[in-house]
Amino acid sequence: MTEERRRAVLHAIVEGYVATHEPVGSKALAETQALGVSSATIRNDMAILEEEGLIAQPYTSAGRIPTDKGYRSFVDQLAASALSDAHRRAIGTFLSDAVDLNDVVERSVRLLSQLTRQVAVVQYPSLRESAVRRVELVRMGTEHALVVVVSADARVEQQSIALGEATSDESFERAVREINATALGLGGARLEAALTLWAEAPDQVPWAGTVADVVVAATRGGTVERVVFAGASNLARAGSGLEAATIAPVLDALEEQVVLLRLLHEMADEGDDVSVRIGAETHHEALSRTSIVAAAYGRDAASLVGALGPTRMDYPGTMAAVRAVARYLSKVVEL
Amino acid sequence: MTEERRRAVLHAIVEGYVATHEPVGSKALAETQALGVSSATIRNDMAILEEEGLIAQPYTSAGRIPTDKGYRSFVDQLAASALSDAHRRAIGTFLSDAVDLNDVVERSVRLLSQLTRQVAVVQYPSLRESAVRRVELVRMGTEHALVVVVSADARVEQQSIALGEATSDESFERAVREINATALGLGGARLEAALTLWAEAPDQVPWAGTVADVVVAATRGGTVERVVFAGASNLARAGSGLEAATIAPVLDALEEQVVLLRLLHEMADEGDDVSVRIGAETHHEALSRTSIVAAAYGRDAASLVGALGPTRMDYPGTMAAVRAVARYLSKVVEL
DNA sequence: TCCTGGCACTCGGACTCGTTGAGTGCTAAT
DNA sequence: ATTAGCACTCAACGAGTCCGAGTGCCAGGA
Repeated sequence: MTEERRRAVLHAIVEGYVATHEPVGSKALAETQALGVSSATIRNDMAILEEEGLIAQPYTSAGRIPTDKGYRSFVDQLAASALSDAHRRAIGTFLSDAVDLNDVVERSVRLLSQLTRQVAVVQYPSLRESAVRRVELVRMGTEHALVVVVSADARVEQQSIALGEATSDESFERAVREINATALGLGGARLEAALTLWAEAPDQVPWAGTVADVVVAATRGGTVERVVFAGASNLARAGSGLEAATIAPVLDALEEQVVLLRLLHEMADEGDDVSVRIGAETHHEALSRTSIVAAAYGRDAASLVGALGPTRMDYPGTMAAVRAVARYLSKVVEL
Repeated sequence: MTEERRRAVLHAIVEGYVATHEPVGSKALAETQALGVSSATIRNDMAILEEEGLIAQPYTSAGRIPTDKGYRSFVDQLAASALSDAHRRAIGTFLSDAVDLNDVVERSVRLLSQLTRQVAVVQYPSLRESAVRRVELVRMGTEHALVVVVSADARVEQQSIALGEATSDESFERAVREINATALGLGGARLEAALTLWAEAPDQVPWAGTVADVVVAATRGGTVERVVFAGASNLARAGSGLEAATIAPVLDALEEQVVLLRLLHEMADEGDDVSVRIGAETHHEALSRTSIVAAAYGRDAASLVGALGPTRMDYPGTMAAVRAVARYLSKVVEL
């Protein structure tokens, strides 16, 4: 079937180009690949693939390189491939002795960047909304106090607030008692309502509103989103295929966080096992020469882990590694 | 004086090369700089400077560029220059509304990378030993509790502990009262002694020792050292003068932390206002093409803030910016 | 003793130009 | 539908040439 062979030709071109970073020609394909046809036939196929916008020539009469669309087609037809045993073992040993969430994330991102030889990104698990277990107010000097909120899922958040005018010890104590009585066990909208009511009570301390805000903010889920990355050097390493001028904007985007977060969110919505954005599909000028492979982890699938590299990357390998790390992370995080 | 003019020639070469990234020749110097001598004289001076190892030619009969030693001489003779007003104002507005330590560090590193157009690094302030302001125990289920320690410098540390066998509410409450009475205002060895005594009291709850350990650990100073960086893209940006191959190892070193930390420690020991390492002086292959300008901040001068860039960097400007940010950080951190 | 003008020399960068070879598109034959 | 053949294109490469910025050195002047 001719249609099928064309796919094979595309695959061969993608793999060849990824391996060598050089345009691949019809003759080379005819020789190295066992397609059973001559170079002339391959040339014809190539002409068609080019018409379809899947491959392109850097200049007249050079070999062909895949376009973003070509990579896309390649990726879409990719069967889930397994990670090598060695890698699988690496994940186990590397992540097994992590002590806390920070450590898990830190190790994961390092590991993934090594497995893929790309820049790895891990979005911190977005915290779920929780209820108040305890609110503490600790005076720090006469004009400041520290609000410490312990939520039901054992998270502790603190923030320093200004008391404004001097507050007597009695009203301070009273405020602490009251806020605990009011907020205990509540979360979300009910917490907010109860605290608003409390803060607006007559004869209330002037900083009640501030405290209420802090408590609400502390129990609200995933407000601070953060993504950490590792392996930035892989972008610059020889053979990445990106020139210095291309790298700077990518590094900026990584540090920006917000750009990356939006992109990851979009990808999470796709709901695939592993989702891939190729080149211009990222919708970001800075990332137009890079691709990103991401997978959700955790129960509610709101957090992502991924790898970012040049469009000319090893998609099957990267996808396998990302998938494996995401699975592992899910296990660890869902405890 | 001829000696003095030679210095001027060196300065002019450094400044010229920093500005243009191109070797500077005797003729150009004679014309642009008001040295009052001819190009031939400058050539003679250059020959001497080259003998002294302060400048070099990339190839026979090209202009001269400064060597590491040349930069060093230039830097050593640099008078402390002031930061521009605009920059000074930027520091104020940028850092003034930071809410906590994390925020301060985060903002500082961003700011410094923008001011210097280099990679900025900030070492987290190594925390001083502090006294206990408040200890809270929050029950999480029947068998676990959360120990929350608020120290005098407004730090909050928490850790979850297992209670072992069931503890009655009364003894739980009593433990909280006792530990606060015992520990309040103490730190260091005295705190440790007092808590040990308390934990070993007859009729004490079985987990008293665990709590004591947590409280002591929470008030002990700086065990984890960390350095954050920002502006990595400045390395890759056009005009940095570093090629892709040079950048990758630098990025690795930045992510390594340990390499950077050791270097910063060494620099802290020099005790200067602002200390500078140029090229090979960093004693790290990866950083041999870069310089780092660092200044200590905070009371005990154990934490550093710095900027890292190509050896061919604007030393006066960078030093001024680093100095200014360090001063500002000192003010904020020493509250 | 220090500076200067002059001069021969060097050598990378830029330019041209022909060669090479990988790669293409097209066409006619199978 | 495939293939062999052929004319064509064009980047890469190397050799040759020129240019000019920049040098080192020397002899003469302040």
